[in-house]
Amino acid sequence: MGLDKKISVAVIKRLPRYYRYLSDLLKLGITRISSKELSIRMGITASQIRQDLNCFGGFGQQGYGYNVEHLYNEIGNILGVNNKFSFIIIGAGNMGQALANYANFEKRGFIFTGIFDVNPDLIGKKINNREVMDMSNLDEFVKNNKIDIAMLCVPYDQTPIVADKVARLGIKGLWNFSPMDLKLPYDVVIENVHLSDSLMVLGYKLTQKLKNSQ
Amino acid sequence: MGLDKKISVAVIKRLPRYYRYLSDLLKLGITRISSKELSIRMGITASQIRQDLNCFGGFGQQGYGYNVEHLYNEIGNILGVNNKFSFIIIGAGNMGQALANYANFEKRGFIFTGIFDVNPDLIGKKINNREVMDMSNLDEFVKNNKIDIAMLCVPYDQTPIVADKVARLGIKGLWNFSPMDLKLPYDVVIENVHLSDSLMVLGYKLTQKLKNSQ
DNA sequence: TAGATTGTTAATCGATTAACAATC
DNA sequence: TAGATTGTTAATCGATTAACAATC
Repeated sequence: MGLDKKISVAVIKRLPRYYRYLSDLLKLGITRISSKELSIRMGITASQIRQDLNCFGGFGQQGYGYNVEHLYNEIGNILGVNNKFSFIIIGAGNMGQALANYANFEKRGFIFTGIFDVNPDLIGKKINNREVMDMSNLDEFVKNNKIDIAMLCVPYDQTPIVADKVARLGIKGLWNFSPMDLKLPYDVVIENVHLSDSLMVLGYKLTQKLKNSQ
Repeated sequence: MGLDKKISVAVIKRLPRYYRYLSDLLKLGITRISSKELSIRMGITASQIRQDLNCFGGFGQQGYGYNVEHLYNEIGNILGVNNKFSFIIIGAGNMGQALANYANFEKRGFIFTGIFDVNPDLIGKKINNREVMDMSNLDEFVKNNKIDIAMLCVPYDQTPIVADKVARLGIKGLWNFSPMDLKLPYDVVIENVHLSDSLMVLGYKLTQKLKNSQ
């Protein structure tokens, strides 16, 4: 219980990427791969791959490499794709609708369970086979259904209010799309998607590029 | 011309976050701030803030700290918010529409210039004051307008094809929303938003949380 | 068996933090 | 001036890479 050696967030963040590459290899019908070969495909060092994987266990075999399907399944287990985490979306605007329709999440074990809004024009609208519910029904819905994750796609000023509400209802995972760092006094896991931050990094790199080509 | 000492990507990625916090301070009417005070608000060390800022210049004053407005403007300049980069969106599905309507980008100096799709049901539809254009008009449009950035919101299998097309047209910045690492043989800046990677990291953390609370 | 490739320890590199002289 | 706080150098920490014995 919590005594495992601490695994750095840098390693964790690479896991989904390994998972994607292994999925591609599977689709290509490739059954085994060495850290060397994978390192070339991914553009990282073989050493890093072996170090990363050995944080979780010895999945390979000397002289052979890694069995693609086995490694794929193991990383899936580490990431919890079999946990079937259920999620609701708060805010049924374009972003909320986009997430509701994103089939990839289902494939990775995240189950779309409900979507909420305050806008009467949206309430009742069917999105990916589910009707948008009124926010006033959120409490009851969460009490009657096991909900693991809430995706927050509400306007900026509503975000802290909704985040607080959702955390009080006992939801343990928050996926935040507002350009704001959520801090909650609850035992909640928060993952931020700061789109404008990412775009500004692109802007910075473009600016550098322009400078250097002059 | 490219002779500046290399600034690490870790520093760059923190700049938009500084920019956000300084914007908040401005709105609160706070005119000066010390690295100490800012470090408390942001949950990082004062030392890191001073190191980061000094990659770009001495923006502070001993005994006083930093002038909020000045620092805000300086970081804005570094990030290139005054470059007024124009962008087009390829793919007018929910994600494309969400990005087209995201006012935050405009505020940060990114100008919404056009949106394209192949779906006849979407072509002609007005999104944030612009009609969705037919993909077959992309070449002409890009030739007649200075376009800096293309945001790719197309289906998985279309992504590499569209990315290649866009790069050939001379667009220098790509913002990719597909769960795929783009590699292009052109001199193009690519920034990825891998939503399912981010969600899987949340899934991992939730899984750990469940384990540790048992 | 010989060759290949892992798992793992040691070395290196880079990023973060601490310390403090400079100075507003 | 005295106190505060920067800019910057030095120390520490952690992450990446290299090396190689173990072994399939």
